[in-house]
Amino acid sequence: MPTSKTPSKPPPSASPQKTVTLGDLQLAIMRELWTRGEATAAEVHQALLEERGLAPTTIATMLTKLEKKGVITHRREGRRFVYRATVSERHVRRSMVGQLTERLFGGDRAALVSHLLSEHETDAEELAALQEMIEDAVKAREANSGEEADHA
Amino acid sequence: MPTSKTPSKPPPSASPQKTVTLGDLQLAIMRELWTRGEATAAEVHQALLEERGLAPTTIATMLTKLEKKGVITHRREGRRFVYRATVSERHVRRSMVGQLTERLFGGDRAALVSHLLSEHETDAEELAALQEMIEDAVKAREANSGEEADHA
DNA sequence: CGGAATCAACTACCAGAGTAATACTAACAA
DNA sequence: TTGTTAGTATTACTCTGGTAGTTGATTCCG
Repeated sequence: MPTSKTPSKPPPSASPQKTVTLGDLQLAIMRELWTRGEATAAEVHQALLEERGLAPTTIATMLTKLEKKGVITHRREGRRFVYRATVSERHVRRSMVGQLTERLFGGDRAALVSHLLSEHETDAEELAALQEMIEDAVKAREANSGEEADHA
Repeated sequence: MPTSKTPSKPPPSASPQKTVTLGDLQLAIMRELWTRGEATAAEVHQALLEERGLAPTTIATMLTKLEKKGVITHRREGRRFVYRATVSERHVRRSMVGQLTERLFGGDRAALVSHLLSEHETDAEELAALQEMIEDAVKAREANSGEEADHA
């Protein structure tokens, strides 16, 4: 039986936002789907051919695995499958950055930033950009706390 | 070239600073070695027993694997082995943060910080801390470029 | 209609992390 | 000196990422 109902399988993982971690190739594929919206196996393969030079079947296999994992779905179109991500790049980033921050810095995000600043030389431009970012974050926070009256 | 001994094994990997990535348990074990300086398998096991509840042999196996990987060594003391890290926490952090930054943000560290700020609510204290960090980094940079400009 | 091209499905491997039981050996104690 | 036992070595198994060949179905073209 194809996939009419699948009465025994635990839903491919439709849970709202489970934490997800992906490998290198998996991320490359996902990026392709995120930027294109949709893509066939052949398209993804084509896109990654340049820098990776992988067999088409490798991409196809990974797409299957990603689907089993619940992070993408497909829709049939003629003879080929058109894949689409079911989780956002934001979500994946959150998951993975969160995980790393946890493992490496005990969850202390500021420590991560500190690491970034001390372990890699950062040029003036980048520093300025960072300052601005934080400035913005501070302003956003202030604007927000006015309404929400703080929930600490 | 010191090819005098080395009976059969390719040097455990004494290369200066190769990029290294470790799993969750591996990091937990390394943390123990980093903070204690040295530790036996039993000690590490004891330390991680609380939150992980793993068999002692599991720890022993991981220690062996870590050694084969070149990130720790041991010294015999009576019947037991005393392990010690051969790579610094800094180095591992650099490697792993770098890898993630690459995979997830195309190497753009500022983008990572931006993500941190926008995707997790950051309280005022943390923001202040970040501002200070960056301020310091800017100052450090200025001081540095000042010297370099002298003889440039 | 029938052969060729195109896909997806299935199967197969390797490596490394994680987990642990079992086997072996050497140090220590009586 | 020898038995106990602490502790390492060996072996094994599961999962997942990565990589790809083979097979099978299907569409498309001549």
